Amino acid sequence: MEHPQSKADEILRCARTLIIRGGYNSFSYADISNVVGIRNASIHHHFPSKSDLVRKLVAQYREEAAAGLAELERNVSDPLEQLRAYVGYWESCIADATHSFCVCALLAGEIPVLPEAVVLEVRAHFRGLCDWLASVLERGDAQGRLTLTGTAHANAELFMATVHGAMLSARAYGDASTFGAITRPLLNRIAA
Amino acid sequence: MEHPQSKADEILRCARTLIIRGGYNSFSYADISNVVGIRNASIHHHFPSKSDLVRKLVAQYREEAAAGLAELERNVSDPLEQLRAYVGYWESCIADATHSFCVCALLAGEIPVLPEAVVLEVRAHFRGLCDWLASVLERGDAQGRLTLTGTAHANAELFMATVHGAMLSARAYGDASTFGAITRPLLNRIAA
DNA sequence: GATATCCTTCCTACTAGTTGGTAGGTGACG
DNA sequence: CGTCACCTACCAACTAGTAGGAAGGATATC
Repeated sequence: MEHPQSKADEILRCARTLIIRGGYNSFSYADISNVVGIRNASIHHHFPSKSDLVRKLVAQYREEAAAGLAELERNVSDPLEQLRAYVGYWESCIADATHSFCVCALLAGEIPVLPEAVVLEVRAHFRGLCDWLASVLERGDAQGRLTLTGTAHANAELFMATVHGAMLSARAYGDASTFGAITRPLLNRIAA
Repeated sequence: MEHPQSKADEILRCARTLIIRGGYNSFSYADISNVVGIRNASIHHHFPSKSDLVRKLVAQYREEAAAGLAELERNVSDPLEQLRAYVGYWESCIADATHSFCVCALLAGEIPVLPEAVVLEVRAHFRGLCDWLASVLERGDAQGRLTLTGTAHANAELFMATVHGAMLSARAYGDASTFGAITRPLLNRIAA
């Protein structure tokens, strides 16, 4: 039970990589068992239903995201640089096929067909990310490092939407550099 | 054969509504035959494979989009008002469950699991839309109606990404007004 | 004008493969 | 001895897709 990487965690990781490719309905238990050395039925031992699996997957993703942002806060103090680091993180992810999209951004598009429990997690991620962005923008504005038009919250929503849209465009064009081409002007625009 | 609304067209319409809910893998031939009065197998007569069906669906969608933009150009002359009309169109769509998302924006997220033929259509839509936006922005800039930082093309990519991201956020929050809350500041920002 | 031929549209009936999920058992380990 | 992790062996429902036939209209032939 004290594996450094438990089987349940392996399943979660694998499912995350699979879900990033094409969403909730694009992968099956069989896909997971083909990658992780485990039988189809054994996955149900750890996650009774697909809904459970994906809910936990998103919950874990949110925890990691929160931890990542907390570390970012620790390592970088300047608000503008924090935003740059956040965007830079995603820029490096886009090039990597296994992490080339935000799990929640992808699932958000499929919300009408998602189990309610998953929807709640996705929504919570959007709120949490927006709140963090708003706090950074607010601080940057107070410090005179950024110039905002409108409320910090409104700017945060716009910032988040643009980042998610940039992921979509990068996928559509099949060109990772698109992400940077969109987000760089976005950052420059709010820089004082 | 000369039905005002042919069966093939009914199938395409139905598939579009279904695909808007959750993408390529979220609907089946059975879902279509439940809505349109036709047997599962008969759908294959009109569209041999699912890939064919969705490719044609996206092609038809693109034609309508092009026609819509052409009409917009005819009815509205001011570039800024054209952008407002474009965004306004989507704002009214978001509230309607059957058309609450851009088909191509949704499919873009699933590109790694999509048939190649569909990917090409989706990519072409992104290019076409971006080109149109760039031409409007260019003209607005030349007329002094808009103030751009950077090239018209870069601004167009940013604009398009934000609109798509706003659709995602509206779905994530389950709140149609989010779309307007994001796109209004976007428009105000480029207005001279 | 009747009839034969063809094409289109849609049907019933079917298939092989996949889907998420269940029942019940085995071995290891505390 | 019980619990946990995992197994084999299932399952019903669903997936896209096929085979072959029936009905109807258009067209060509006599």
